[in-house]
Amino acid sequence: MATTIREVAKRAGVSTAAVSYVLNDRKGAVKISDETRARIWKAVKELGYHPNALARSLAGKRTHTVALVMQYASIFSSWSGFTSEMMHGVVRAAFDHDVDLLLHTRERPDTNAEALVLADGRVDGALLLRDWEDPLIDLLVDQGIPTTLIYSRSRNPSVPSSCCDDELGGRMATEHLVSLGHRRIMHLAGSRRSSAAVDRLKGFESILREHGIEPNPDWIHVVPHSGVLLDRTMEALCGDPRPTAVFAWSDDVALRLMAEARGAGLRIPEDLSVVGFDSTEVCNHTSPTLTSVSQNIPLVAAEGVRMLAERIRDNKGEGARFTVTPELHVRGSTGPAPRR
Amino acid sequence: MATTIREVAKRAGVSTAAVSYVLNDRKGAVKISDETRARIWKAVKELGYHPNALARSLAGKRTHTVALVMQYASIFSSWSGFTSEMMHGVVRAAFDHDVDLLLHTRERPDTNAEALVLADGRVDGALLLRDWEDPLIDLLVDQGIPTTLIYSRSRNPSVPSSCCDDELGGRMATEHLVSLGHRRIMHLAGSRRSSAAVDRLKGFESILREHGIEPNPDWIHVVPHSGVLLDRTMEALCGDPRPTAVFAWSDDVALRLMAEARGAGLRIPEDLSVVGFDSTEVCNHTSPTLTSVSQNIPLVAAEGVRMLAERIRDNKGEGARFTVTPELHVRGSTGPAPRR
DNA sequence: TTGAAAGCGCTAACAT
DNA sequence: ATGTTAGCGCTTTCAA
Repeated sequence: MATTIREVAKRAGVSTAAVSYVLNDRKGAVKISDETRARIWKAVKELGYHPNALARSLAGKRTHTVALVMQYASIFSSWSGFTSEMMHGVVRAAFDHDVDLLLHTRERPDTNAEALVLADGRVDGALLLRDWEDPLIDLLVDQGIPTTLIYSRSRNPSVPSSCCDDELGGRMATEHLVSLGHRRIMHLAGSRRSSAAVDRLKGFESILREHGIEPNPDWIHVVPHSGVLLDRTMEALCGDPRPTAVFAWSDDVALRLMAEARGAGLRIPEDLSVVGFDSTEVCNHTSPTLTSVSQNIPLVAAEGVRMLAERIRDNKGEGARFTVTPELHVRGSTGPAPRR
Repeated sequence: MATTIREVAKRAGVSTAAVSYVLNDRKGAVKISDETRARIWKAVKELGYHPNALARSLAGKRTHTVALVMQYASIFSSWSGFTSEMMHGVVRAAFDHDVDLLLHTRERPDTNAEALVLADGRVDGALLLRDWEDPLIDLLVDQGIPTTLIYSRSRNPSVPSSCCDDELGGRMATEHLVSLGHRRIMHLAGSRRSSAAVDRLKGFESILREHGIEPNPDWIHVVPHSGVLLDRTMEALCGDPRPTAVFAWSDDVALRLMAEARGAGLRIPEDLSVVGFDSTEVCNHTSPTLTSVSQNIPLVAAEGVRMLAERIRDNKGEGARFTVTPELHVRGSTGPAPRR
């Protein structure tokens, strides 16, 4: 059994309260003489004492821990590097803000179970990477648990969020393709419940319309978040007329597409141009390299953590927003539209 | 403030103990009549009560949480997918074994600080992805904190570990190259403090010797875990005589090598064959695709979590070992040795 | 400047 | 079968 504050107090010949004061350095509030303070520190060192976090949290009502909650565990199966970069950003920012991370992620969302865990006192707040209308968000807000969304807009205006301007990103990707002469452009979209995916689609459609091109609904496919592409996607790519370019909502999807398209005998970019999203490192290592819209992934994560930490600390910052501006990184997977 | 067990007890007209018994379903130990039990559940539902995890852990001496501790945060910068697959395995296994994960990872190791955090009562045990002789391991063992290593052997025989047979993996990679006629083979190794890296190197050297080839120390480079390769690596690759093949200790390094080699005008595999390690999904998407030794990454993680959970639950399983057998996945980056 | 003592919310031994 | 109560280890008022 670890040493307790009582043993320290006894050894230093003071009360547990005095030890607590010294350890927490309650400036101003109470005064402990230098002499007593030294005696206490001596006892602490000698006993190798360090406080029990559980007891401290229970008594002090603060855990210095935030939960990181993903939509589903298989987000870790996206191998493009997005998840890793996000984790790196979150981990680093958590350290900077002196909070620990409780990872509570399931294969499939289970709103009630998750809300219970997050409301059982173990965390001061939650960092959510979830659908923007996820009921979990409201559940947490109702329970008064500070919550921040990352890589997503927030529907509830009181919930802070940190994300990329995804609509602008969608516009950039599409504008690039149009400027290369493409007119028949396909979009591989993410879940209808992801604000990032929806916004990128919006950007895609609005640029097309601005150029007088009506988006073809048969060429807008919502693709599964892992595994192979839909059969009808491949059919559309090989049909007649067929798209000469594809904007995929993520690098992951873009790379899966490139692999399958190549398998179907399409040359990239001669027959088909491809643009991805996130511009993760892997884009530099594929063949051809992948043109992609970049967002500063670690920054978005870090800002999310910062907002959450501040909200917990100061109990303010409701409805704060952070938005990063995307950039287009042109690489080898995009080229002029083929002449007919 | 959330409802407490006392309010539930009052509402049900029973003691807090009765509520605790019913909630924890202490079979056998104590008997609560069905009628009382029903009354208690009714009160629980009506009040929307759920127990405070902190108080429960403090009183019950069990947190149902384990720490996941990496060597450094930038392991998340390895974009090859190893980290993601590992995280997926860990997260899924943690859910299966009903433990939560506390992520406590810093930019750089800080043994004492980390030991403190892990010993402050918040976790029941620790899952470590660390150097195999890391002092943190002993520190934790000394404090009686159940600890398990993943992706690493363990020096301390009492510490369970889950890993791949890395020496065999190194042998497989090298044997493949030798069988293709390569004699001048380079190895890009990982940290000398990683048992995985050291074992792969061992396998590399032993196969060479078995074929009567003395490993050339000038062609064994320890490469940094991120960023570009060493200048002397590129010099060696372009020297005369130069290696005709490279075995890189990780896919990450292999891919960095391929990029730089191509930049230096070397064709792969005509001029240079390359083998990586882990056979992550990205190996299928590079140009050429990357021959690599595969280990079942999620399985290693899952077994690590299982061992740890069992050790915590039953207080046995000291020194358990799990080893997965690697497999060679031949892809496009390896070919016959060039004739001189 | 310091100490006593009442919680924080729960579990579990002991009484009844 | 159920209630009483003493902790778990710490923080924090209140009194001295």
